[in-house]
Amino acid sequence: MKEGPDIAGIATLIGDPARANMLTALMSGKALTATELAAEAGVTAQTASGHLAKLSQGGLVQARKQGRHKYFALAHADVAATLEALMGLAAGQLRTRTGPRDAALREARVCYNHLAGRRGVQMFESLLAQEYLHEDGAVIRLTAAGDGFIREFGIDPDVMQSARAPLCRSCLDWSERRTHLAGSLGRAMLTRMEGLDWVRRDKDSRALLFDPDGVAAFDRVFHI
Amino acid sequence: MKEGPDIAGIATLIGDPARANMLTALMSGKALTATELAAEAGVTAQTASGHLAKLSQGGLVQARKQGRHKYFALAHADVAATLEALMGLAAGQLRTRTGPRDAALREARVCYNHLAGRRGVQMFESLLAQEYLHEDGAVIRLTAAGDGFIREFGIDPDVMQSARAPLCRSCLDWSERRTHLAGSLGRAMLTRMEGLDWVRRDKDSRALLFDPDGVAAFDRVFHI
DNA sequence: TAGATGCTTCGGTTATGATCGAACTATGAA
DNA sequence: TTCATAGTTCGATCATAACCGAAGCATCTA
Repeated sequence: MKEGPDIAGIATLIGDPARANMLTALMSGKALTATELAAEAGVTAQTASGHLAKLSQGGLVQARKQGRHKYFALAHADVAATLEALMGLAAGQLRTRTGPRDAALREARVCYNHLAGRRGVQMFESLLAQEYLHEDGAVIRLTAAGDGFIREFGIDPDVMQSARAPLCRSCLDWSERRTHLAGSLGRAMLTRMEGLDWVRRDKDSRALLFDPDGVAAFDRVFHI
Repeated sequence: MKEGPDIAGIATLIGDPARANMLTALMSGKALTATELAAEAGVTAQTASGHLAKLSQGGLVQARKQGRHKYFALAHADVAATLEALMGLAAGQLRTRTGPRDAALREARVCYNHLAGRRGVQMFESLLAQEYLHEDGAVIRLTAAGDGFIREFGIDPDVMQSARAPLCRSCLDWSERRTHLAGSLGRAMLTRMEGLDWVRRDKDSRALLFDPDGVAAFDRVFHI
């Protein structure tokens, strides 16, 4: 009867609204302090402290002390991917009270520091179509042409290779139900696009706001 | 603050131990009756009824009445994939009281009617290496050579094409942290291997038990 | 028809855990 | 040093929901 891992444990961990809000906030990829997360969840600092201890204990988030602040981030990219999967199930349900902000999130949003939503899927599929990326089993790798491409785009691939996180990873998009690019390359791509002023982050949500010129440039580079 | 879909809702749904046990039982892909699920969860029929109503309401399972029985199955392959992702997170935690049965599950198990575990990953990667399958973006398709292969293996591809479920799908394996084959082809492959007596299902768990001859044949066909 | 089985609804009990006020420690600023 | 801010621990309150007994409805068998 008791087969496999304790699935109910983590699901319970994610299932509390306050904790779910915290995790969702951390999906931006940014590390946040305990008080910031308390505000995000709409609870007092005491309550948040308890929640964060549980999330930490459960291996979903990782804490880092810095002076009198304590920063929290998602423990691993797998956590972000699982949260996206849960969002996919939730979005499948008619519980879609589609707000105006929701549309923006579907268009482009940040998912653990990389580009997600319609634009994220577009980029990923364009990179594959142009054979800058190649899927080899579950492994995605950069082709020789792709290496040249990202250099020209303004990213140094050698810097990233040294990082511990895998270069390329795929991540299932909850709104598109398709795959987008994650991993350190996904992160670098988004960072570079921010540097180019193609896109900027919304202050209050995970939405990414494209500049009109940015959209044009994006469509040119990542044509389908 | 309230961004995206209601993630806490489904997580709470999965988070109850009784419901989690039910869902895990349904990961076998078989439809089970309410009383069977009650036994699986270790609760009375009344309690199970309430749980199943909630799971149904939440879109995680689908009910089908047949005479005085009511059969339940996972609503969609996405649900199975999400559950596997959660298992991956749970397995990552040290909560690994690795029992003897656990080892069998890691070796080979059934995941929503298709082959998962070490053997599942082996099969998937072998099919890709032999170029019977091709990954094109997020889409996996059968190559011409693959079409010939599965015919020879004893599966009629035309029968499956008509099915509503996608032919090939990938599914992240919680124990291997890699991808294995799902979709109607994955299902057909497992069914065929059962027909060939290579493998049979354990009565009490999701484990798949390979016949010694079956292993040899499997390794021959799905070499790496 | 009567009896058995599968499933559901209702009501009451109980346990779990989320919440906050109050008091505490630790770090940084003045 | 003194004060303010960040975070934690403790204790008490309170709401939610899981659970089962009892009773009901529906379906199949004899």
